[in-house]
Amino acid sequence: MGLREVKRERTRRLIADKAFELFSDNGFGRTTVEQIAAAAEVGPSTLYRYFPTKEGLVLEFVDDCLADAVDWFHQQPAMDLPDGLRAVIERVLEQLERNPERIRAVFDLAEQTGSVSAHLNELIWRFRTDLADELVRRLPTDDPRRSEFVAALSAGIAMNIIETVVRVWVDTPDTVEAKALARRAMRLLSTGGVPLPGAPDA
Amino acid sequence: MGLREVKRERTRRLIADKAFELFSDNGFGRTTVEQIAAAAEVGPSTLYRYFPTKEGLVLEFVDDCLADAVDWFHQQPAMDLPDGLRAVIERVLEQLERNPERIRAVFDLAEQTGSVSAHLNELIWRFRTDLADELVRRLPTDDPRRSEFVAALSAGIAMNIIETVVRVWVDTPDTVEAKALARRAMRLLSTGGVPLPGAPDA
DNA sequence: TGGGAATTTGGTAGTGACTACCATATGGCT
DNA sequence: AGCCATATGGTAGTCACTACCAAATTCCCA
Repeated sequence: MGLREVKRERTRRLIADKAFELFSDNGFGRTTVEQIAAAAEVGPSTLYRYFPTKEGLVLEFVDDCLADAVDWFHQQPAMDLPDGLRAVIERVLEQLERNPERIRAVFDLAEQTGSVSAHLNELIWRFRTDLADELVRRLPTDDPRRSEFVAALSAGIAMNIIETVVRVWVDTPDTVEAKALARRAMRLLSTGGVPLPGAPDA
Repeated sequence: MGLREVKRERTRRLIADKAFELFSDNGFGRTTVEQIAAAAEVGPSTLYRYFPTKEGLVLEFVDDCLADAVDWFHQQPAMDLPDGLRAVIERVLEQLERNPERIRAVFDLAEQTGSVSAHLNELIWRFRTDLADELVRRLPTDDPRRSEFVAALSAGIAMNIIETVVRVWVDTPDTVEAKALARRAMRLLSTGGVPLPGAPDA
């Protein structure tokens, strides 16, 4: 790896770190990109070459975690769907748990700022569709409509567990661990502890 | 109701309709709020008094549908959770089905434009939390942590069904009806047609 | 090692969403 | 008619973000 890429990574990190610093000091809305650029000692146009939007500064880590999990799942060997879902869920949580303070900071910012929350939800939604695409490959192809439907619902369930667990986890003074919570959620679902909506005639 | 409120509603509708017209003609990104204001024959500052953001113009109807459903559910008599979830799901779909073309237009715009998609996801997420708040009231209070957890997961499942059904529905040349799809989804979930993630030791 | 090619950078100028504010106009009521 | 509350339009400004260009930096190979 050349000097170029090293420098690139360094400035990238520097910008993101300075951004988090300023956001937590002054709030997202009261921090301008010019201030961030100045703090990282780069020009604003350089900042925009690294991050597409102001919100992107905040969400890069989450994005990386989710992208990694999809990638990882993509190259996992075949396994049946329940195990697959569990594996993806745990993979995402492992990735997120690599950096608990950052995750907490991200969710704090999302709670305070509408546009961050919106972008975060957008990210989550993209993960859901990516995961659904991955799941559909592991389902029978005889009835594609049905398989797509099942994949979408399954991806939604996985995402639901992840999101719920993470939100509880970030609100909890860090004694709980995310994977244990996730297992509790899975158990609640599979034993009827969480009631599923009743179909009227089935 | 006085003349004032009538006029208010009329201009509100006028603005939103003109906005949709321009969006579908020229695209969301290539339409400015000034153009919309001009088309509706109001000043830009008036437009912003009616709608908080450009995206709000697009999403008002969805927002109303979801808010109505939460409201409606709030004043429903007690019922057990599976029935409650089914009822909310069907209520939302009924509301959305009142105006299929608009829903289709909204999802088309969301697909093309990131910021619209983000705001839509934000809306959906708010509905999810509102619904969870409502559900927790109907759960036992002896273990509040557990009840909140169950409520969050349940709301997520309901939202998941709604979202999946609507996305299939808007992509389908309108022969299918949404509630039938939703019932299919419920049946798939309650009969194991959709595999739940397997808890490792339960 | 020197020099041209490719890439990265900072700066400028501009667009457009959105806000704060004020003067004017309009409907509601006595 | 005339007063009060509210609705409106306009102005001026901030800030995120884009397109573009000229200068600096890194890379690579003769």
